[in-house]
Amino acid sequence: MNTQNLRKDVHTDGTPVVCLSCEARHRGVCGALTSEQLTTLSKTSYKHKLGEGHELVGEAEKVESYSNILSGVVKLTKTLADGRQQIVGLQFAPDFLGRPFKADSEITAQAATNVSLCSFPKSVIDRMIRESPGLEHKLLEQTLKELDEARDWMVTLGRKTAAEKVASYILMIARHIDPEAGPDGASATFDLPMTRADIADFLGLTIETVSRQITKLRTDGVIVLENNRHVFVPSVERLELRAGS
Amino acid sequence: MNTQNLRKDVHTDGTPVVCLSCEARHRGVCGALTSEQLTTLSKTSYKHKLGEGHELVGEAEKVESYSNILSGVVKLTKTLADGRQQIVGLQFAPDFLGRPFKADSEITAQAATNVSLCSFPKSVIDRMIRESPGLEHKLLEQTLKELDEARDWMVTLGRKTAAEKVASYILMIARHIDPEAGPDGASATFDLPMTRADIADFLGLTIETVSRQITKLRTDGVIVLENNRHVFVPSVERLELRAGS
DNA sequence: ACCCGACGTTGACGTGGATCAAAGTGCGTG
DNA sequence: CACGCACTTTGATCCACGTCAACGTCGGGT
Repeated sequence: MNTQNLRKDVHTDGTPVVCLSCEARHRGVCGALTSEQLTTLSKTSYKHKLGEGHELVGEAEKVESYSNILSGVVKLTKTLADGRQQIVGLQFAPDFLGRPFKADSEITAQAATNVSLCSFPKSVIDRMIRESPGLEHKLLEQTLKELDEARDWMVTLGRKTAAEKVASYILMIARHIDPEAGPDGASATFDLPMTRADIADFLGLTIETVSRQITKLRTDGVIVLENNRHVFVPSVERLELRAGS
Repeated sequence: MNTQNLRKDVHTDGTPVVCLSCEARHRGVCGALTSEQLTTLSKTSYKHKLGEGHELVGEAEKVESYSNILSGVVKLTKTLADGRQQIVGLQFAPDFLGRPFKADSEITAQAATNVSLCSFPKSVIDRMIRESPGLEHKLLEQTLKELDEARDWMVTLGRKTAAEKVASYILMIARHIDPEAGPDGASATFDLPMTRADIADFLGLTIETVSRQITKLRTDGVIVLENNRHVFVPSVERLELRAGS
């Protein structure tokens, strides 16, 4: 992580701002900590913001910190030698970011939108994991959730058509960002957190194909667009049909 | 899990055979247990064998046991409503099999080859996980490893050509089954543990395309085949070039 | 207001892999 | 051995998606 890119939020006396808000998030790791550990953490953690496109974890670079995502979306990408790219994961608040027990990763993490993070040094968290079984349990749960999501996407990548892929993507975003739009027949409104290029990299398609499929969903009345980003889904159920179950 | 399909190995007096061999495997969960816990486990665990194609965990069925894989290969598949299938994971001995903290799964586990397992009831392991942090740590490590593998395959599924996919698959099998064939320039010999249909489901291709690409690798001298299953790779390095890094 | 560059859309065309069809190949069984 | 069956290979054709190219749209800076 290139800390020079980061703007640290500190109090006027220079002490870092502790990310107490994490405590309230059921999937953030802080919730599993004792108040004593939280105090320890507060001395080393800091909150910061990143603009869209900023890189969090360079490829093959040493990961020197872990973070909770407070807001925004982070994309995890892998790149082949010749430049072909695939997004292998999306992390939303309040996900935990960082790979325990492994100093480096072949994965690049980038801010897909503006992102605010609460970061801690790797060493502190690694020690707390060893001391606190609850924390490890939380990590296991998030990792299992990420594994489930990855496997769902493997089906999408391997076996769905371009039309189904794009519908699946919009559906997934709808469920993440507008989760209370309700099931079956209800509508949903939200902003796509990614560019067409990112969506293409996520779905294993080209920009043009993504654009054409979005156009098709629009002309078929499955979605209504304003700015290329803002989406209104009149009937989530109808979108689900397009996603190929 | 349909226990009626399973042949339990029991001693002549009827007590089940405990899978003590797990203890020696670094990735099997038993290694993380105390001898006391192992004794407890021995009262409920049993070893059994499954023929190729047997289903271990039915889709949306309750998972009632966990298992260590003692030998063979297990495939995890997901199926869309219209029958399209995607293999989302392969587990080799001594991997752990079973999804903690979740009673059901949308994943089907099937024996890809003949498989022998050491199974325990879900309740026993779930309790031991709560008591023993070391066990949870082992689970976290395996889950992280599976996540890494899943993400590697997402790149393959989304961004590689059919030729690269097949080469990547053969390379992965070579590394799993003949790991001591050595790096760079060395040769490898092994049996493909799956049918062409399985390989196609794993790579998001059709049987015909898999067959054609294997033929191409053969005529190009990258691999040498005897029985459709037995593969000799004269130069692993040359195969790596075909896998598209 | 103007330009500019990034992003998105649309069209024409080519191709990689799917589909449909048929012919091997190996193996267990009567 | 002949048969049947499952698996694999090979060939011919088709089409979904990639590629290449042009144009449209939006937002920010001067």
